[in-house]
Amino acid sequence: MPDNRTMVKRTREEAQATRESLLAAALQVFRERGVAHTRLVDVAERAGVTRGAIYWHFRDKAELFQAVCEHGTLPVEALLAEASQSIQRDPLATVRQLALMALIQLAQHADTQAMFDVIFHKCEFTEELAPVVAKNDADRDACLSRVQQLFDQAVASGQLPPDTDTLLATHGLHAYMVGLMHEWVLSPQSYDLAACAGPLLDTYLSGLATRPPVCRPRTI
Amino acid sequence: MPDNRTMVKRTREEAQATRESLLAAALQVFRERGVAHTRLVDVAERAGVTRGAIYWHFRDKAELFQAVCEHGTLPVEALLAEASQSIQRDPLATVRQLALMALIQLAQHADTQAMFDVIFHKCEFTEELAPVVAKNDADRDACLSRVQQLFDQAVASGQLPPDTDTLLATHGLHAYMVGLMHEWVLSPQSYDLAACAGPLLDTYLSGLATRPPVCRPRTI
DNA sequence: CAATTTACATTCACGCATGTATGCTTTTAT
DNA sequence: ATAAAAGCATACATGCGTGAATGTAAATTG
Repeated sequence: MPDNRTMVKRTREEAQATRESLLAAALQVFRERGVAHTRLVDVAERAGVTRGAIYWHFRDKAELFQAVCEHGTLPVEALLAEASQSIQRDPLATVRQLALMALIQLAQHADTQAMFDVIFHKCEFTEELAPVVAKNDADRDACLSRVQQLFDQAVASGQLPPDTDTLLATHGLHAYMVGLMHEWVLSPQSYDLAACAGPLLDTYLSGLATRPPVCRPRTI
Repeated sequence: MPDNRTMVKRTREEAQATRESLLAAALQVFRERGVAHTRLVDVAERAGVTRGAIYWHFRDKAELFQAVCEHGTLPVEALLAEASQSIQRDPLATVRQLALMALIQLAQHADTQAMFDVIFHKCEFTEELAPVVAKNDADRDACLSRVQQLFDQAVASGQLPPDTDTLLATHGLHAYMVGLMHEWVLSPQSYDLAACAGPLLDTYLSGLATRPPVCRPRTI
């Protein structure tokens, strides 16, 4: 068992392990104290090192936070690519599958729950976190435009009514997803997300089919 | 025109005006810099006073934030009481009216937008803001249980299917509302919330009527 | 096997935001 | 009118977190 105080230098793999444990420790401390109130010494101690290790692997707290975000985020692009190639003929089912996988991922992985808890409730999105915000916005816009494409296809194929405002429908679904995650991480015991995600999604999608949003409310 | 530097003491009404301007200034600076990164000197300067005025009216930053929240929040109880007494025979319409008023309020008042922007994106909910969190939770639970009562009435009166899981339906609607506000304040120009709030709500409520959430997915 | 680089630990100085103490002037109460 | 208190401004002390500088020993490299 190596002595961390005297035996300083580690091999490359050990250094990578140090980096990983720093990311995990940062996620925990961020969740407990909030990002802005987190002191780097707490992160270091949680990971069993000193601040020197943090300043070696990351420039400052902002870069550490950015690394935490990029490390733990669910692979949106992969999900999008996979879902869009799988069921080409049923765009609504594709959307459903996409959203369902995200919710299931959240329900089943503690790290994902911690990530979204930090992002939603333990973080201030200000100027110094601009790169993270920019990446989030880019991912969100890509996801939203892809979903809107799917909704357009659903309209074309008759799965959704012809007067559907697909932009509004997309914003609505996105809001629904964000709200479900936002609130569920606050009290995961309030209901079984993994079991209820499907029915919850079906309720909204059924609403899209029977009474789709149109900006000019139609006269019955 | 009184000199603020030499003439220190003000009348009671002037002191109240100072307090109000401090709340307004705090809301602005919170939105710009984030709550945790806000320096009290910035709030004071924005209000045209010094930190002494803040420490006279409030104990510390946490109490100032709490006052900002209680000052600007939409009167939930009043809305609930009003809506529950108005349309006793149409519980679904009552829920719709309740949610619609909240969205319209957000869409039309800049202060409300600032409040929710701070609450959702410029604030870390940690231990020191415990009283605010507690009050938020209490308000939310009260609102949720009231909405669930209305959904129960809707089931009893046949407006919703008999196998509706009203708890899930309530969580779903709440998530929808939270998500709509959470995302719309990020880019209010993305769509006209005041005009689209009704159709967006109707989509979800229609989904509730045609395919309500049930935790054990029913076998068609 | 030397030279260099890696991967941290340790130390230090600095700024900065906070909280408190105190002073000062005008209301307000009596 | 006089005492008391309200409503701030100013000054001060304090701690705390950061970032940079430096130290150091093991691990690579050639």
